Order: sequence, then C-alpha cells, then structure tokens
Amino acid sequence: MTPRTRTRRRTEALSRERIVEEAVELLDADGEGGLTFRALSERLATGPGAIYWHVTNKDELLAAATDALVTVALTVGPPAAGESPEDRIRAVALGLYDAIDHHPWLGAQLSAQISRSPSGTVTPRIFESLGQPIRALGVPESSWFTATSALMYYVLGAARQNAANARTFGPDVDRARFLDAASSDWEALDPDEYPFTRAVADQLRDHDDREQFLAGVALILAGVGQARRA
Amino acid sequence: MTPRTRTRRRTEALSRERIVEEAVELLDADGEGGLTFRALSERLATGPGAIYWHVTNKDELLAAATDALVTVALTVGPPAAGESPEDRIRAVALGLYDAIDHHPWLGAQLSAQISRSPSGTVTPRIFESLGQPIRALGVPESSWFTATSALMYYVLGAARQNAANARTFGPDVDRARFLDAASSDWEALDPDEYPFTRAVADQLRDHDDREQFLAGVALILAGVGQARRA
DNA sequence: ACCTGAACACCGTTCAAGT
DNA sequence: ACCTGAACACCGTTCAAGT
Repeated sequence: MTPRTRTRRRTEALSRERIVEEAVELLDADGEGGLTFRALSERLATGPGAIYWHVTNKDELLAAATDALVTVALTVGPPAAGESPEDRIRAVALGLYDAIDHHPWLGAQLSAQISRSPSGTVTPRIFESLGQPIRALGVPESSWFTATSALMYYVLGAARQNAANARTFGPDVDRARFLDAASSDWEALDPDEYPFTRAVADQLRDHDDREQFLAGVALILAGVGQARRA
Repeated sequence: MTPRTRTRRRTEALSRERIVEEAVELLDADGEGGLTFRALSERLATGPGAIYWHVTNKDELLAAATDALVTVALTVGPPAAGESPEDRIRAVALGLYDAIDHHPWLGAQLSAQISRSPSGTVTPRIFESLGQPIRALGVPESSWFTATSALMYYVLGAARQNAANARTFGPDVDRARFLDAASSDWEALDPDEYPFTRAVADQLRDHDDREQFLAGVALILAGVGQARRA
C-alpha cells in the first residue's frame, strides 16, 4: 500500500498535529491495523519512540484523530432559515454517515468514545446536534432522551455497518457484482426456511445505500412524530 | 484473569467443538484481545500449532464461535399461538440484545459477518427472523427490505453500543455511580452550547438500558406502522 | 492422522542515551 | 526539551519433526 515514495523531508519539527494528520492518512489507507507506530514513524522520518513524546499511547492517538473528524462532520452550519427540524436531522445524520463512510475506522472509534467517556468532547456534541432538532419537533420532554438515543444509535450503527459493507468490495466498481451474487444466493435459499429473504432478494440487488440509510432515519422520525401526537 | 488452575487433563482428543467452546470462554472473560492461540492452547493443554489442524485461522475461529451463539440467540421458539408480529419482533430483538450483552465481542463479529458474507449462515437467519414478522405486519412489499434492514441495523447497533457501555464499568455495581458522574458532567456543560444535553441529564441518570432499547424498537415499529396505513 | 514447539515476522511500549 | 533506536514482552502463523 501507499506506493508513492513519501519520505517528505522533515522540515518542521514533530508535532501532535502532524502526527494526528498522518495517522488519519494511514487509517484511511489501510484501516485500523494500518496504524502502526513503526509505519507512522517512518512517514514522519523519525523513530517509533519519538511519537510517545507527543502522544501518550495508541488509544490517545485514535481519540485525537476521532475528535478532529467529528468536528468536521458536525460542521453542517448553523440552522438555516427555512430549515425544518427534519431537514436538520437528516443533514446531521448524513454528515456522520459520510464521515464514517470515508473513514471506516471512525465508526468503531466513535462507539468506543461514547462508552468510555460519555461526557468527553465527542458524545455531547453528537447528542446535542441530534437532540436540538428532536426537541424542535415538539416531542414531549419525557421522551427527549429516548428518542435522541435511539436516533443516535441507529445513525452510528447503520453508518458503521454500511462502511464495513463498502469495504468488502473495491472502492466502487465491484459493488454491483457483489450485490448481484449475494442476491442470487438469497434466491437460492431454502423456500421453507427463508421465504422472506428470498422474496426481497432483488430489493437487495437494486438498493441504494444512502437512500436506505435515510429511509431508516425517516422511519424513526415517523415513530417520533407519532409520540408527539399522543 | 481466570485464576483457577484449569489445566483440565486432556481426556478427549482435540476437536473443533472443544476449541470453539474454549474460545468463547476466553472471549467472554477477556474480550477480543483475550483470545490468543497461546492462551487457548494452554487451556487445551497443547501447543499453539495444534489448533491450526482443526481451524484455518483466527478469523475462522471467531466465525465459528459467532455462528454457535447466533443459533442459541435466535432460538426463541416457533411463533406462539397468540403472538403478534410486534411481540415476535421484540422477542427476536431481545434475543440478539441479550446475546450481545452477555458476549460483548459478538457485536463486532456479527457486523463483520454481515458485510463479509451476506449470504453466509448468519445474515439470512437474522434477516429472516426479523423480516417474517415485518411482513406479517402488513407493510407493502416494496418496503420490506428497507424496514427490515433499518430494524436489523438498529438492533445490532444499539445492542453493540450497549454492550460496550456496560463493559466500561464493572459487572454491575458501579453502573449507578458511573451514570451519576456522567449526568453531573452533562449538567455542567455550557448552557449556550449544550442546552438540550443539559436538559436530559437526569434522564441519562435514571434510564434503564433494556427499556431504552425496546423503546427504540417501538419507535421503528411505529414508523413502519405509518407506512402500512399510507 | 494428529500433534509438538521452535522460529519468523510482526506488534505496542519503554528507556537509556544522545543532542 | 526533544529525539533515537535497541530491547522487552507480546502477537498470528508456519513448518519440520515427531508419534
């Protein structure tokens, strides 16, 4: 991987920012396993030990990379003038979806940060971004937490699964072939045991991932809307 | 970990079943990182190389362990007499939730298997278990795939996040303290930036995980119900 | 056919030593 | 203050050699 000779002369001194930046590139290129202190130090034209002066350990490095990307992902601008709460939720959800889609390792890291430090820098930002429009929807206060949690779990879970799926085949082209093969396998399942799966086999073949993701968001929003009228 | 001297004399020969069984114990005790061919071979009173005669590699071993647990998790019995589709979905969802709760490493493995082999042994079983009751709900056929996918992604995503959360504190006791601290942190957030998160801080403190999970399922079911009437 | 255990090519992390 | 790079204690996996 990364065939280009990239021993970029070290003009500037090592810095936390440079390290994080290079770590993200490594992660994007080769996934979680691709981030190695040896590979990283080579890119930075230094020794593995040097990194430890700027960063406590690998976990902290991953947390820093995650933090940087969440900031970008949630920068969907302030609520626009004519923007409905539903629009807002879709925009935030898609911001996270796309970030995880482009950086597949990010899903696992977000999940880890949410459980490890629910009051850290990442969790409240995501929660707030989804929660404000949920509140604006006019849901009774008693279900704010429930609705926002469910939405956040769906968004992150679905995005993560989608990114993992996308990684199974190449960047783009083989997707159609992969889905076609899977769809055919579904059609060949035992009719007695798998009637439903067989019946939706061609919906698997033809579906669009992003659309599917948004349809899930819409389902939850419809459910939330029901709670509002109750 | 595992302090008890457990060099259980090897009475029976090594077998794939014994290996998988012992692997699950290791995974449950110490998580994904706890499964090591060296630790495993010690428990089995053999050398690390021996395992490779029965199992291709670590991935295959994890897949086998996952398969075994999914079989158990989905054994919620055949649709009972007076059971509504909603009841059925809740039962299947809880079966998966509990399995992942008891075996936190299972979430990641399920996700991996779903993307790696959508037509393998695991994905269709889960999909069918959730899809049949979705169909029974009377949803138009065109939205079967969408609804079932969204439900599956929510169930697995939320269960996985929950299991990760639960692992942050001890088996049971410290949960209250942990949530209390997190809730207090939320209350101390900047009122201008985090009004929503602050407002739900005590809902975080008092919530029940399983209940919350089911509330999310209910939200999706309500959304699906809307589609039915449309 | 089944198992052994040393060996290989990796990891993250530490730390004395340098500048 | 910041960096170097050898060393430590691990990994998964392979493979000649044994029974």
